[in-house]
Amino acid sequence: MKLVTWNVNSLKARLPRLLELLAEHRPDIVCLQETKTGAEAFPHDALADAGYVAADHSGGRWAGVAVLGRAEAPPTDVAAGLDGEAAPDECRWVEATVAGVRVASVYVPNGRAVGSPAFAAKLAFLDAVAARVAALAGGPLLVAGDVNVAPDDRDVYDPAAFAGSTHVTRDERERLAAVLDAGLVDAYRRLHPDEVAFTWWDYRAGMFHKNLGLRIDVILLSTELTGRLESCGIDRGYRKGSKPSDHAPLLATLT
DNA sequence: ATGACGTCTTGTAGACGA
Repeated sequence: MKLVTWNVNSLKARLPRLLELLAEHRPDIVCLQETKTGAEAFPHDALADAGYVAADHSGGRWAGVAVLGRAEAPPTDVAAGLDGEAAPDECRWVEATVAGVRVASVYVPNGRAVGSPAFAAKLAFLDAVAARVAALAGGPLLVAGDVNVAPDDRDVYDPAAFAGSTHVTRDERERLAAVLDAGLVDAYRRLHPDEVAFTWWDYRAGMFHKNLGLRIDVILLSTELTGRLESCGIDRGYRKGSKPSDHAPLLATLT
């Protein structure tokens, strides 16, 4: 079974690259973030032509998440939103069952400046994620997406320069750790304990070509699924070429 | 190097992203 998570930074702008990814990898489960589309404009037809069915939670201009399954194993039991969310209209969490796995696609708020109201909202959102994961614990669970937190200094291109800034603070890391403590494993880290690898690079200043980025996109697996984990990697090819997202897709395979 | 990019909008400049 193949899993993909990708912050596409606009599904409209990225549709050709997404179709390219679906054709190349033929994943069984896809989690998308920052679809930036209204529900009425979600490209269900183009995805159907590619053999996929989407459960989307679409809010228009900002954010937006979706879970995709293949036409022969489409998402079922769709649930949009998260109990305890301060701003449910932001469309940052959607769940569905695909091929027997409960799947959640998540886009954690950016948080803007440390100490700002948006930062407090980010911490509260992470608390709500941890509570939901605890409620779902016990079954096969996949939570994947853009958590907007670099879990560790290994996940930051210049930890000294980032010290104290958003995405790396103790407050954010403790809350992400609490999500994992609720019953999930960071698939990339499990298989690559010492690797420095990134999933996001700023569009500006040639950051990608200098490989100066952050690892802020994750595939989190319940215990049972972790036992089936075969591989996990970042497909940097989708950060190159024509109209790339600023995030690269993260892929995993399970037995 | 002060900025550097890309996406969206009852748009054409400003907000947002991380």
